[in-house]
Amino acid sequence: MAVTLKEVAERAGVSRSAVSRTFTDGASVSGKMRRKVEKAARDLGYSPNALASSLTTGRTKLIGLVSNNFHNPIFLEVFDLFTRALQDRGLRPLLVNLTDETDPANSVRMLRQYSVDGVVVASSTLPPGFSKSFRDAGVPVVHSFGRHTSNPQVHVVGIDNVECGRMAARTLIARGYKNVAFMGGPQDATSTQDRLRGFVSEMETRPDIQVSYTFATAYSFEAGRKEMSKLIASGPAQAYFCGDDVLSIGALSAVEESGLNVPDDIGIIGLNDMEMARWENIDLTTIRQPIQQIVNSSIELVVAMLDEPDRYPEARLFPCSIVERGTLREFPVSQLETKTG
Amino acid sequence: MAVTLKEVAERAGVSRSAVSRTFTDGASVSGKMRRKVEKAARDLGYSPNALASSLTTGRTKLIGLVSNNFHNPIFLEVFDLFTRALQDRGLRPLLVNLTDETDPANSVRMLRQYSVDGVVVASSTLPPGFSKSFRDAGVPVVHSFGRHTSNPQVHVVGIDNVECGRMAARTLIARGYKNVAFMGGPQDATSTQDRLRGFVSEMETRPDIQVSYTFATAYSFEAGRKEMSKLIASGPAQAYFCGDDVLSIGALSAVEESGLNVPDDIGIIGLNDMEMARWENIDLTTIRQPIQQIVNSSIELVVAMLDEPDRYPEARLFPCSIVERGTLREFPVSQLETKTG
DNA sequence: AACCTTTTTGCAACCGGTTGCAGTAAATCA
DNA sequence: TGATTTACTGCAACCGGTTGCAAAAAGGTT
Repeated sequence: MAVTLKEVAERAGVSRSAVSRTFTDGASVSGKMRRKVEKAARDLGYSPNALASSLTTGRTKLIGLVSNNFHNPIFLEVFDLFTRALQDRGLRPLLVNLTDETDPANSVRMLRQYSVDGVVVASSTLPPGFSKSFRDAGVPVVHSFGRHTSNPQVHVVGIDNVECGRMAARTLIARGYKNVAFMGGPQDATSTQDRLRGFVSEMETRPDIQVSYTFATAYSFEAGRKEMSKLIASGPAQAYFCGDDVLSIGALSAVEESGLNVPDDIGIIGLNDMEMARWENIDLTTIRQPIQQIVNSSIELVVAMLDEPDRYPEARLFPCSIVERGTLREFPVSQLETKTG
Repeated sequence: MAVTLKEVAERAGVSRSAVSRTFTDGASVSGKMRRKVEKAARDLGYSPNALASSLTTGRTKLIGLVSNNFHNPIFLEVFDLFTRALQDRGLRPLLVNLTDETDPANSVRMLRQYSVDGVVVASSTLPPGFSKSFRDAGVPVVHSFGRHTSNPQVHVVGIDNVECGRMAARTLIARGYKNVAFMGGPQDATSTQDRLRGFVSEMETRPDIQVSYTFATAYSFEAGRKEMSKLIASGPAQAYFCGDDVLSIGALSAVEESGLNVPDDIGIIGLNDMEMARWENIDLTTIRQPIQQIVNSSIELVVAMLDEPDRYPEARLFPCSIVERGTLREFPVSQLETKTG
């Protein structure tokens, strides 16, 4: 079916090497030869077989894009950014959906069978050990949105979730809330654990503030709504730091449904600053995670690893920032007076 | 780096063919041989190179998954379903993002270079000509969510958008609305055109009903919100058939913002029945598109084409159904009286 | 024009597997 | 037990390219 290099060579009346060289940049070919070959190739509609060449070059230009979150719209943004950034560099994403698959060994094996040049694990819930298995298998790997540990075994690009937890805590403290809570994502997600840790540790400086926490079953709207309904039924806190925006928006919908008001009765602060957070009828106060930068940096890193597979693991953490919108009450007058007095 | 078949053969003290055969099902190998080889393979951590074997078998088990909509959450559901269904069959999705790329020739060339076994174009906006270019290049292709034409050139799996337009029209008619409108997605999207056509043609049977239409710039929340704001400012219709749920939800947010009420002041009916449509605080009346069936059927079809590349093009259309929720007013009493009287 | 470089080119081996064919070993049959 | 099938196994060629090496061609010098 497909035209091969051999056929082009025959038609152009040259050797196969000559054809190969015209399609390999950096190879030594005379102008005359190049023109002859290109003409034959055009006539035949030839385009080189990337997989066959990968056999000798050792490069497939395939990058495994591994994720386990296909229910959080933020990941559609993430996939969009990843696929475009990869395409811009002539790389191709081989998508792996971990939803039905928890054993890293299977993903590792599969991606090795396809000789991917590298792997990007895009997940804020998987533990470092997951991406570690790729490294152990000799596959260059970058964990995007992953957990940063003190002794990183793999490259991590993302944010400091502990610091984000602290940032959320400081924000709620500054707004004068006296009874706050963390409504996290799934309890076993690394991001949940880290955000909780930061939140609680910052709150420890303020024994006058009552702190509690619960977990939603997933980073999804539904889970956020359900969890907040439960909380409202059992007497809610004044303000919640929700695990992410999706949970926050789910929570908002539960509050609205209950007849309570945001921010008067319940304050909410999210994390991510996804597109929807900006809508006027949502207007979510949140912590912005620079996903564009994280994605680009992840790809730069994985590309760098192609030439330097044993590159020393590093963590690239990007600062987050508060985006103040309408789901937290204003800075209270009483607090102002206390401070200035 | 990676262990090759040759090394396994040497360690097991057998020929390379023997090793190859133990990893090819259906091949003739004795139990003794199999055990010997498997042991050696296990010791060495061997797993066969899928790309090398594709060279002789002509099968890569790669399927190109091509889309141009990375801003509509419904496509996250679609990607989730596709990737899982493919993985279940031992196939791998090679993701192509068309956002920056309009020329089909480039996608075709790229996917041919990677010798994909087949391609699924997942888009409700691309014209049939797009997927046709894959067929012309000899690549098995299925267009999911695509336009069904009277003389199909490629396999199409999806819904009858014209009929959906009619269905929306009939629903609005039944509710007794006298001034209705279509707020479509981008004007050049095939789904927009077809839904409009069906809507208008059905409305033509009722000259007493006033009909108008406009288009949002994209299938996105933002676009829906903007368009509805404009419409409200210039005097809105009583009820809108929105191009899809995402537009509907955007529109809802604009209505809410304007102080008007749904469904009392403005009725809205969407299309897709995405997850969010079910939320209590959205509670969108919509036309359900059976995406799970569409995805599964698309994959069955593309798999069938692997063995039968010249299979005669067919259109597989799945019926849609109204999901009645809270964004259209109740069936009016006056109308009931008219009908029974 | 003879000689020395520098480019180009083709040969042939190789990348990691698969597979038709022929030969060998095992199994079945009389 | 010998003859005949049948089941395994290995050889060698091939899939579609790449690349080191040496020969050939082209370009430069004196």
